[in-house]
Amino acid sequence: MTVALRMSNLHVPTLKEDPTEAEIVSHRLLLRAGMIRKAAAGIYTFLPLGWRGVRKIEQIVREEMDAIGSQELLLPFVQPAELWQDSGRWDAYGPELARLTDRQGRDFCLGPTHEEIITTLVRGEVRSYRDLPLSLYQINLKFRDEIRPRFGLLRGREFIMKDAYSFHDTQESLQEHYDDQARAYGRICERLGLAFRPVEADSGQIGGSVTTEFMALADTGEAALVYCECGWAANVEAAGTVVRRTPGTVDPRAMERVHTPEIRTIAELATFLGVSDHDTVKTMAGKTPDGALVYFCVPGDRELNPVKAARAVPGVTLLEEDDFGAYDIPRGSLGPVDPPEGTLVVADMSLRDEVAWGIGANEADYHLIGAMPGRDFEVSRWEDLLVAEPGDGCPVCGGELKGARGIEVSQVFQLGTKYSEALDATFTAEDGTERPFIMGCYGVGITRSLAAVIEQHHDDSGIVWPMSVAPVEVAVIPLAIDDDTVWPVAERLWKGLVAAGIETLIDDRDERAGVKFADADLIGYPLQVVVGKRGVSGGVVEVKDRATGERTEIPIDTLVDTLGARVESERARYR
RNA sequence: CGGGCCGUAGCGCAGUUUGGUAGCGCAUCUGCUUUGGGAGCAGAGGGUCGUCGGUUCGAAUCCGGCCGGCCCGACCA
Repeated sequence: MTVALRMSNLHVPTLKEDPTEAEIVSHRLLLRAGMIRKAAAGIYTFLPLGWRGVRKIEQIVREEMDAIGSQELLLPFVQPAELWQDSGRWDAYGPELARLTDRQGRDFCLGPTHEEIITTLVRGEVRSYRDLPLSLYQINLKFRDEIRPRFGLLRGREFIMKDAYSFHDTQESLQEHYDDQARAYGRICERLGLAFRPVEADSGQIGGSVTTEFMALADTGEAALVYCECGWAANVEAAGTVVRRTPGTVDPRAMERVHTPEIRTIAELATFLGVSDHDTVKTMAGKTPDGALVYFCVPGDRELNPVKAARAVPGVTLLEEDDFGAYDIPRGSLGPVDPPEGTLVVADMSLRDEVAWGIGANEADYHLIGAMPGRDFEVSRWEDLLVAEPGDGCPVCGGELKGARGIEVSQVFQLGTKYSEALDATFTAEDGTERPFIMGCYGVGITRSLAAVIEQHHDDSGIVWPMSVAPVEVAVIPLAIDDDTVWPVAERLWKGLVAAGIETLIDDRDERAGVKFADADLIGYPLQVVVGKRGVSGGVVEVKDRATGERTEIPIDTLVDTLGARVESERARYR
């Protein structure tokens, strides 16, 4: 049943002025267009129009999940602590996991993700390989007690997510469904009207090895990515990305000790020595879980990727401010020559061809220049340690990488047996052996996607919804509601459009034309039908296309048919 | 958790330096006028000045504790 909406009955509190708390465009417009209101930091109420948008996205995601044979269910939002203790994540997740205690004193948490609960469910219900593969999904609230919520819906604490989990008896079966999910995610982005890029990523807290993120491209996006003409792309922090870099100094020289008073940063050092950052080497100190020092050497103009560091030396964390005193090492003058006894020196592979390093002397106010690996010091291990950057070489074709920013709207993971083993979820295989399920998980940030759509589709006046996500497809705007030539025409067109299966709103408020136009543009109905005295007397109404701003006069008699066809063709673009 | 800053009407803000009857714009309500791009005039309502305590004859204003929020960082989807 298509809805017939009256603006006078809708709770859409639009704001003329920008709320100060909103830094980015999607947050600002969602507030101004009366779609969301903040309840607490990172926690939002969805008002009627905003909720309609959310449901549009949910529906698209549902259709794509159903199409690949995943089945919808609903998992609990409040989850017992025991499951999380069994998987080890009760402790590992940290303060981001919101915990609570019930009146009996039992511990629970608010679900930040649902691997534990679904694995436990399937463990109890699925015994045989004959029942596999199995793919289940839900659309549910999630809660992650973010350190710093910001950017409205892009980085909330409470948010809506579609998450799917799949169970398999073989890696091949997992790969097949993973590919299906990834293809579905591409279609979801397309149907949401998002310019996007799938990128190689890191699996973070969720775990697993094979993973792809789907990035909606936006300058305001929190993630930086690199991509190549050949189609390869990655999150710059992805651990699997081995980039190629142009080496610095390749001519050997004698090592020399230089007095460098008050020099603490690479920028200061390079200026002092009269060279570029590129020709210096930065040493970052870390410690292993048992307290051993690790020195990571990277080119002076590059960032150490902590994910790669932790992969190269399992469990390593970079030193905090206070640690430097504890280890008695001079911050700002670290280097691989004569480090403290027992220090593991790990250097980035791209430094292998550099033979004259400008580095710290492990003594405050002194640096070394011309230090040569193998002659003046030894590197214990050469590893890939860098955050990727535009200009690096593509790992696939060698071409030059370009940079972009993106909003991560969805991610697919191959989990393997991490959770099924931890939670002892097994099935009986064809050969009679008990084996842990091989799992995958697949998430789409629903509310985040709503914000991402707005980041990509807006102008100075407001939101420019793609037809597929628009909370309302068409608005009929009578410029005089008490005029007995204008109002009857507007009402007739409104009812006719609704009867034709188009979601149509009539702005029946007793407001001035300017107010209605401004609200219509702000809210962003894809098509607006303006019914005014002038046009009606000539037998026409005006149709405004929100995206192009183009206005067309259309005879009243044919409006429903003409507009119906336009709506249908717009809908078809996103199917 | 570190650094910067802010809590005054539904929203955006002034007033705090120098203590002395709580203000402005928008929004809301009433009336008249206006009516194709956020109207005009006249009038009205709306405040424990985040909160608790201290100083003082007197506190939005000075001092302290607490709570909440924003921005930058570390972290993260």
